[in-house]
Amino acid sequence: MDLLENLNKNQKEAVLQTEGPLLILAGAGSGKTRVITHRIAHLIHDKGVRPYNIFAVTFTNKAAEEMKSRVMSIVGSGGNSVFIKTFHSAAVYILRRYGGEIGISPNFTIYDTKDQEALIKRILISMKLDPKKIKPNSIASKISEIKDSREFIEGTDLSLLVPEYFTFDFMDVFEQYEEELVNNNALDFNDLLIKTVHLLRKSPTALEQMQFSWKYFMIDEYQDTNYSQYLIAKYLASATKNLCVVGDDDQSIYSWRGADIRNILNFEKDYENARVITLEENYRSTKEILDAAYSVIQNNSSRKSKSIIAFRGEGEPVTWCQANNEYGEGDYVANTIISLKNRENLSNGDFAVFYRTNAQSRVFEEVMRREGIPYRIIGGLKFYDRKEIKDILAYLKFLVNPNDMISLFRIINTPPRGIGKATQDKMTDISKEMNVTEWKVIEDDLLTGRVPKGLDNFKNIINGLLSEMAKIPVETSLSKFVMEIVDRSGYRNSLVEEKSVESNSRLDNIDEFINSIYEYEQMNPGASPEQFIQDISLYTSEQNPEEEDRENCVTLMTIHNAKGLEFPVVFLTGMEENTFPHKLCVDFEDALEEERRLCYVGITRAMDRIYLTSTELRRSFAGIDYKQPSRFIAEIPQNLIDIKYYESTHQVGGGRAGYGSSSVKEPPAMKRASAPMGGGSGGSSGFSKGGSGGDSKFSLKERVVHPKYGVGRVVKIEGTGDNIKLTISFGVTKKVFMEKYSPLEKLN
DNA sequence: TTGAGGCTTTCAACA
DNA sequence: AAAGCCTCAA
Repeated sequence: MDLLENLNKNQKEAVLQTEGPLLILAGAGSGKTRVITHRIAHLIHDKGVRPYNIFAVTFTNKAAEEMKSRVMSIVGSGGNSVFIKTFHSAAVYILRRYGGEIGISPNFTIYDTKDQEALIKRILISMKLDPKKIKPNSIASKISEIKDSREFIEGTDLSLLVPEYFTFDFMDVFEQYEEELVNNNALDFNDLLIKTVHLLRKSPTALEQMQFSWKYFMIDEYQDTNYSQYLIAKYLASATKNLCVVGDDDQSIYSWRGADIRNILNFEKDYENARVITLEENYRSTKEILDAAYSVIQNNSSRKSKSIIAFRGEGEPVTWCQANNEYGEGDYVANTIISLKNRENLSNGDFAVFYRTNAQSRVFEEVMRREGIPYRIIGGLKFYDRKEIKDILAYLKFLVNPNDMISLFRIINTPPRGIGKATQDKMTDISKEMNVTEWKVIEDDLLTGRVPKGLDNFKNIINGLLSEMAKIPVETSLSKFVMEIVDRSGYRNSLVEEKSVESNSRLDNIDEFINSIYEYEQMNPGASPEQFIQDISLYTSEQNPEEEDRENCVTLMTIHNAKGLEFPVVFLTGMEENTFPHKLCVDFEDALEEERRLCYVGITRAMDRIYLTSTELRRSFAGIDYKQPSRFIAEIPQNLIDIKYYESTHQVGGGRAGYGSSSVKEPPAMKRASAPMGGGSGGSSGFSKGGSGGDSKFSLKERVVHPKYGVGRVVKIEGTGDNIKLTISFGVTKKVFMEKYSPLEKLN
């Protein structure tokens, strides 16, 4: 196989330039992933590099999975031993192995945002601060922001980073938070990276060992690296200098997570003799899609100007559909998917629906389910975020790391064992007084006064499970062990006794969870419970861990999650002011420019077709919001856009009953938008030949005349043969007719 | 100490 | 709309 086949000149160079520092500036769709994967394959096949000598990291699980599977499709199963992970999971891997060098034991717990907030809340209370006035989540994000900063990592003055409006002693809270993490043997997401930097600085031995195995480094999405990620790459590659970074400043969308654009801008300064290769030919998208994307991104002031060549030439116009509300938007998306599938050889896997915030996914899910379109959701409602799963995981986390008091307090009275707040508070006091962990207080019966019977019971459960856990993997297995947890803790029983719809579904979820552990076990033979929970803490699962084949599913995800992916047909939804751009961004130029880059990322995911959708009104928890089309729409030249209007009869604000009972909905109407930007190209409707009513003598949008109702317009055609149903819109009212019996005539 | 029921808050994006 | 928090009766 010739790996260089079908690569252009610059791509070839990038693949062949295996030694030394290399910056690949890769515009959207310029074959970046292709270059990375072929570069890996080239290293293995032509340069004789061992797969496990290659270290490649990206940002999201999604992108890492994608990269891995594409590498494997070129080099076969050998690709499996290439180290391809997200930055965070790479850090976990490193810390689990070498963390001992800086005093981190391998059974450390990862605190996610929720755990973090729970811990901060405890600290606030212990400091007599009111968690209602001082919000744990705002503290958490400030702490996170500081921990991402150069100042924190270099140990310089942090005082400038603390906002003036914090009227309490923030630094004190911060210090206690850091202390408690140590006491709990826990690391937050920032720590994973920071401690790795720390390790690489402090332990030449560990660094040497890592450099013994890794010789070639690839960092994807380099524009999104923060300071610690920048350092990790730098230190790891310091011996061989074989560091290849890939990025595009137009696609920088993680500044809110501490991404530092200087990393990519200064690459040539940081690395002597760095080579820079620019990929500017776009192979993914049609010219219309690229023109639209570029006309948007050009409104940003702070960007390197660059050229892009639309290799594929022209295709379909960009479609912008304005719907009356979010249900109309959902219907429009579903109907367009159905009609495109009828018209062309497309499968569900070719479609993706993007939105700015996860909350927008609900309506799309509902519509997909109603229309019988299989879908999968990436990110968002995490399976592992469900209460019952978190509870069971907390047991596991605590058993693995008995210092983890956040997990301990989650499970100590779940299910209820009569260990209430009073007892728990006493435990905390004693543990502070005697400077021992809360578990030690239980284990050694250090509680004085009245001790609830349940506490002894809890102790026995935990001790029993601890000795059971020691039998993994020989006498028992991880999945069996988790089953033991569910049973012995009484968790299963309490759900079984509850006998409600909800408790049944929780039981199902637990079974599904155990199933997924079983699969994990098969994939990772000999994996320890420690490893499992650390892996799982970083993995934002799809709704069902074992999802149907992706070919068969429409993909729903946030735009952030879409980065690095591509789809033949993309719906970029919620194109409204204050939705996208998000309302928290519209007043800040920097934030707005990042939104615009996000928009650029969204549009450039599309290969053949892009549909931008917006609503006239949308319901939020606050009430009904009337929406203006996103400014990004107006930034696209009119001549590129085909404008549509779509109306659903679902009335927003009609109360609960109006929702969900969508099977009885009236057929939606479709009409030309009275667009603020004037007419589109008058191109074909998304539904023109679509639907199963292909053999009707009428076509969609055609004007017809009815003896009683007058002139109307065909807005929907359903059924076949003698069963063709036509929906005709007569101004404000709509009527459904059987074509065979109706007196409808063409108007001409 | 528990759990039902009422009240309040919450949805920005990812690891 | 849903989850989390709080109060209060048992």
